[in-house]
Amino acid sequence: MKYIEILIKLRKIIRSINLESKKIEKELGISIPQLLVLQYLSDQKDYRAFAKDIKEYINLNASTVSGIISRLESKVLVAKSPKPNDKRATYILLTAKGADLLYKYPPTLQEKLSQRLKKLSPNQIEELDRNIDLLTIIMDVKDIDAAPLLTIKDLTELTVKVRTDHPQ
Amino acid sequence: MKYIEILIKLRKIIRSINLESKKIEKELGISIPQLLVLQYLSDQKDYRAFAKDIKEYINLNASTVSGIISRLESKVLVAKSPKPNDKRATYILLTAKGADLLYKYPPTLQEKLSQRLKKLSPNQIEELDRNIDLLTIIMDVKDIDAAPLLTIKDLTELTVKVRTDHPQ
DNA sequence: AAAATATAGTTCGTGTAGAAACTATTTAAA
DNA sequence: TTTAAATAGTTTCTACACGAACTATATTTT
Repeated sequence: MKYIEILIKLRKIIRSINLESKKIEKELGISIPQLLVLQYLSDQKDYRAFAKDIKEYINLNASTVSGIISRLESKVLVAKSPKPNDKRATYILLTAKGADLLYKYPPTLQEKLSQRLKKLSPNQIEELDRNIDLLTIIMDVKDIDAAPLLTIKDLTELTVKVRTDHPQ
Repeated sequence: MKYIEILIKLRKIIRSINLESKKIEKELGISIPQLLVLQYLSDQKDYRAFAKDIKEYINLNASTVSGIISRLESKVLVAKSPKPNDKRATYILLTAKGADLLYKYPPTLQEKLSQRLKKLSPNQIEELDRNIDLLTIIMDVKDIDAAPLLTIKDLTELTVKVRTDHPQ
């Protein structure tokens, strides 16, 4: 298995997700990243959070999140309100319209993958999950760079850790 | 395992790849998608191909490929030449400068993942590859849409197929 | 041969996505 | 307390990525 092969396969997967995103965007008017933000907000206390938290949750650059939020804001799905004692920070809060959208549509979206996953055996799901995590570890360039040379032992331990973290 | 979880994990992986891409872009002046195109051309007879072939290989939209090629063209890493008997088609060909770049740098890039993969056992690699393919199948919205309801049997057969296609 | 369709590419508009540079504010250090 | 450093966000620039609409050829149908 070559680097290029893995790369292309992963790109294909993400391409599929993006295509799905575009499709949803046409149907609902919002993209998956935007939906992820709404979903995150709906799980938070008072349905609000700081851009910083969102950034950390979806693991994106501050500027990217900034763009996503302003697009959501222009659709009135989220709103901004300043934090009382810190003029730097701004709450991003879910609007009723945003909650509406979330309430009406996501089941369709959510259940799509779930249905496909249900067709797999528990063993297959466990294996899939474990390997996604393994990929995360292998591909996580930043972490690898932080500890330049992972030994076989390290990687195996990580694998075992992941494995035991997600028992079937 | 929830939809959102898988989505976010996959997004993280791709984010890592993109970060790697940006890093390479700064170092070499070209991105991973651009590099994939060069690499593909270097594998072709006479080091040339049509945009259409490239499109199919990297699995991207025609307009995306068009953009990548014009960026490569402006860096004189590829050039265009019309196909004799079909004025619609244009050969994209690797330039000497493009071959140079490919010859000098990619080992560094290629070996990065290879080294990490070498740390895995053959069994782990086989399992990883199989699960990436499984993900491709699960995520490939288009194919799923074409045959709306895959049965458990279908999916299992696909899994088995993938499994036997890549024996350890 | 003329009309319809298919193929190859490009252009345009929009949405991610990141780095770098920046503003503004807050906190820590001197 | 003044300076330095950290934090929160935004803006600008570039690249990727898509669909839709478009141009220009080729091929197929009628």
